[in-house]
Parts: sequence; structure tokens; C-alpha cells
Amino acid sequence: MRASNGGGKGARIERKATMDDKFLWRKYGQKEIKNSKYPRFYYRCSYKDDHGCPATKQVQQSETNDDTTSPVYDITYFGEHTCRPGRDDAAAELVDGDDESSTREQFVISFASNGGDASVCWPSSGDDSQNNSETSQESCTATDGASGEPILLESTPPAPELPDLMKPMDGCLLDGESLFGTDELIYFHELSAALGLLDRDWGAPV
DNA sequence: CAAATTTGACCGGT
DNA sequence: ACCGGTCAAATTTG
Repeated sequence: MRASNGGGKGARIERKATMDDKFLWRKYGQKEIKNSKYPRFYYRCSYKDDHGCPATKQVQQSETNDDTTSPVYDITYFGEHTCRPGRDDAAAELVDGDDESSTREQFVISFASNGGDASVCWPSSGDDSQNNSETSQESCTATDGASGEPILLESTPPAPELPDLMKPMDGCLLDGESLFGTDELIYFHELSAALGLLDRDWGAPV
């Protein structure tokens, strides 16, 4: 439970074609996950050593669309950024228009096993992948009890029956079943045209 | 030279 | 006992 995530609640899961964000991260570990084809990377905010930014993130390549096509990474964000990302200072990283400015859709799913109320809503696009969680966090508050059951995420351990799922977003597999305990905020960023605009140097960095 | 990265080992939890 | 996560040290790159 207490993995020094910076809070323990607030796990944002994003599926993008690039693991690079507007923030600076320092890799502090890499481990192979059982049941996963690719290892998982552990990143921590570089400011943790300067300002105590509890923001952490895990990156793992999705085996759904592996090297065959454009590699997609599963990025799980933990904690919030207390440092000053700014829009001009740390923005020096994104000198190249990696992604964004596309038909990306943002889904926000709130879990609450306490009362059993799950709300799903997605704000309009136009925003970058900045830290705007707290803002939209209160934006969607549904207590009408759409479904008393938490959303089931696609499982893919023993899934030999998958001819071809070219769907942009079909299912995000989460090994950690008990990853979400109480209230959880899941931000789902989808990059539909990510495959089309992917022509950077991400083909073979090393 | 400094910083960031790498790999391994250790620890805690389930 | 196993798996997952983190820390530590060593190394590499800029």
C-alpha cells in the first residue's frame, strides 16, 4: 500500500506512443513483469531530490501493438507534480512536436468502491497532457449509480483468441488487480492519429 | 566534472 | 514463496 507514491490515490493511466512528457523524469528501476512481454520502467520526478515532487510514473510497452506497428507505451502516473513545470521553462524539452494537436480523446473514470458509484466523462480536447487533474476531478461527479460495479478492464493473460483488434482503444490490461482500492482517478488519453504522425526518431533510439 | 543511467540486490507485500 | 517495487552502487554519457 504505502509505496511512497506520494499519496496512494490518484492513478492516471495513459496510453501513448511516446513516454516523454512535459516533465523531467529520472529512471530509478527496471523490472520484468511476469505475464508481460516487455519490462516495466520506473520513473521518478527529477525534482524529487530538489523540491520533493512525489510524482512518479511507470512505463511499459503494450504488447497489444508491439514493435510490429508503432510502439505504444502504457504510462501510469502516481501522485501529483508539485514542481513548476511551467510552460516555458521545462518546455524546452518539447522542441519537436511529438504528439498532441490531434484527435485525442480524454476519458475520465472515477472509481468508488465505497458507495459503488462510477462516473465516466470526457472533457473536450484541446489541452495538452499537462497536470490538470484536480481541475477536471470535480468536473465529473455522477452519483446516479450508472453501474454499481467497477469497470472491468480487459484481461489478456490467456487470450489466444485475438485475431486482430485494430481498435485504437480496446482494453487496458492491468496486472495489479488490487491496484485500485478506494477512490481512483483514471485518465485515459487516446491518440488516434498517433500512428499517422509517428515518424519521428522513435523508431530506433538506441 | 557532473549528472543520469545501468544492473543487481534487498525489502515488503500478497 | 513469489512478485513487484525501491534503493544502492557502478558506469556511462554529455
